[in-house]
Amino acid sequence: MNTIHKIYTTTQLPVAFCYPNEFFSVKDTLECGQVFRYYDLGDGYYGVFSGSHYAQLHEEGNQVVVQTHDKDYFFNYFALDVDYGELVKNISAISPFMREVANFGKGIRILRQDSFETLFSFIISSNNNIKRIQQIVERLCEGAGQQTPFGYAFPTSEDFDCVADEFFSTLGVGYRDKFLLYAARNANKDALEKLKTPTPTSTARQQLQSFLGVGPKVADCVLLFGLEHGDVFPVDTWMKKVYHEYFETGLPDGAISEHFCNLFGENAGLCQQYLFYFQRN
DNA sequence: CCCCAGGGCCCGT
DNA sequence: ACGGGCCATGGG
Repeated sequence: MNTIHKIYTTTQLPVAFCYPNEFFSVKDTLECGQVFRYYDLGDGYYGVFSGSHYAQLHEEGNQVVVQTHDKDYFFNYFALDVDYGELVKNISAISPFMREVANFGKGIRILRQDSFETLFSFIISSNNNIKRIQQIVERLCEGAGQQTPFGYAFPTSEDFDCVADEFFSTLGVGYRDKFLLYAARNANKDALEKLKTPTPTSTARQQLQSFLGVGPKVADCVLLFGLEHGDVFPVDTWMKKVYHEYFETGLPDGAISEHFCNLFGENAGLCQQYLFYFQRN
């Protein structure tokens, strides 16, 4: 455990709740590429989630133990009101292959993350790898976010108002600096929140793609992880491999997402996460 | 030197 | 509308 970990885990937080781990793997849920600000402690994890919400998680026996002062927030954040057993059953009925894939990744839960943070995080994610995305997001928080007892919060719109344009060129994000600058100057959380249901997914996607650096894939990730639109299928390089290895091979890349959306319907996003996890492992 | 990473932009057809 | 070149950066 390094120094940073010691600092942020010294305080014993109250156990907010426990939850069966059959359909809630802490490791798989945090490491499947939907969230970037978590830290592996060896026998658990901690993180500053969705702005400035701090929690520590570990598994004991067949239970996930969540320690935080933000009990209600994290019950919703981990979508613990959703019956993933039922979702896995439904997805398993699609095909023998999807049964295998869903069972392999059944510990994954799709998080209800902050829309503002998700937008910036996935602008950074394009043509990038998860390790470097994490490092860049961390630098963004250290440089513009508020300091809290448990680490730096993700910057708010007001925090971005206080940094110079040139700040975004100091993050090591390469050509994405101008995308982040545009989002910092034009995005606001209230407008993003209005893109949740009942706004149709297609309308919300169109709005998101008006941001620089936000194309179909990044928009789908924001819709799925930050705006609770489950009927999307983000297509990245991994999903192209999945399509050509395990499904048909006739469609151009641009048509793969719609193909899988038609196949998987309202649970397309979860199917995509299961396939992503399956392909990467 | 190469290729790849949770892609998107911009330009030609 | 579509396809290909290009784009910063770091790791393998």
